[in-house]
Amino acid sequence: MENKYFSELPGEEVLYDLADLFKVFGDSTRLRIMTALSQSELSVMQIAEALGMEQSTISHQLRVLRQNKLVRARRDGKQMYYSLDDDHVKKIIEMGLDHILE
Amino acid sequence: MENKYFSELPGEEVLYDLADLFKVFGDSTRLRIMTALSQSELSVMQIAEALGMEQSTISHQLRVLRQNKLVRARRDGKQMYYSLDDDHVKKIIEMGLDHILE
DNA sequence: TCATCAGATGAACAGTTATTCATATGTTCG
DNA sequence: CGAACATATGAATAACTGTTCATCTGATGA
Repeated sequence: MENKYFSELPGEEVLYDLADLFKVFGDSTRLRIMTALSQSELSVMQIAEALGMEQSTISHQLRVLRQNKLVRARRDGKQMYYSLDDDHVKKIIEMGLDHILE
Repeated sequence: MENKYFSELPGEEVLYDLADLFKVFGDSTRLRIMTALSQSELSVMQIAEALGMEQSTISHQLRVLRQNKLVRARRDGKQMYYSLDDDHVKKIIEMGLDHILE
């Protein structure tokens, strides 16, 4: 097994952190935000309109994504522009798709 | 972008299924079960002892994992032996670790 | 400075979920 | 068959989480 981590099992505390990370991916609103951002940087209002949801909802979820370093924010005047923070995001989503699409 | 899925964004229904999948990974008990099973096939009781948790708890969570095709069960006499169902499991966990371990 | 717009935040509520306890199912063996 | 053991399952409970509403902060430009 050419395995990166499992030769030595991840410790228990790491698994708690990992669960927290996957919790973030385990919500469709957040997934929709992330896939929208995989296309281009967007402001909060643009995301809200794209998803047909309230600005407040999006803002709350963006905070969760930011805290988990999955998105990054940049201010431009009155708007905040969000984008994906790193490539792991796309890769994690792709792995998940691999599983459910058999 | 040499991207497998994002050239065409995943549809909304797919994202709901995907969120459900990640919800399964978003619980430390289930993650601990999966990492334990990444080492070897184990019976319900063996898992319960390894994690220091009740048989019932493990059994409930194994059902969730089974329903999501993440583990597979095999009966041998009185015991049920569980193992990981496919390689995606390890890969998804590895991707997550990549993110949190920077 | 003041009105306006974009975004953030806190409290409240409803819905979901993990665990426990008690019990049921199913298998083995005497 | 009946006892003993392994696992599954249902109901109950406690904790958590996503959304909404109302409000606040902060930036712009007239």
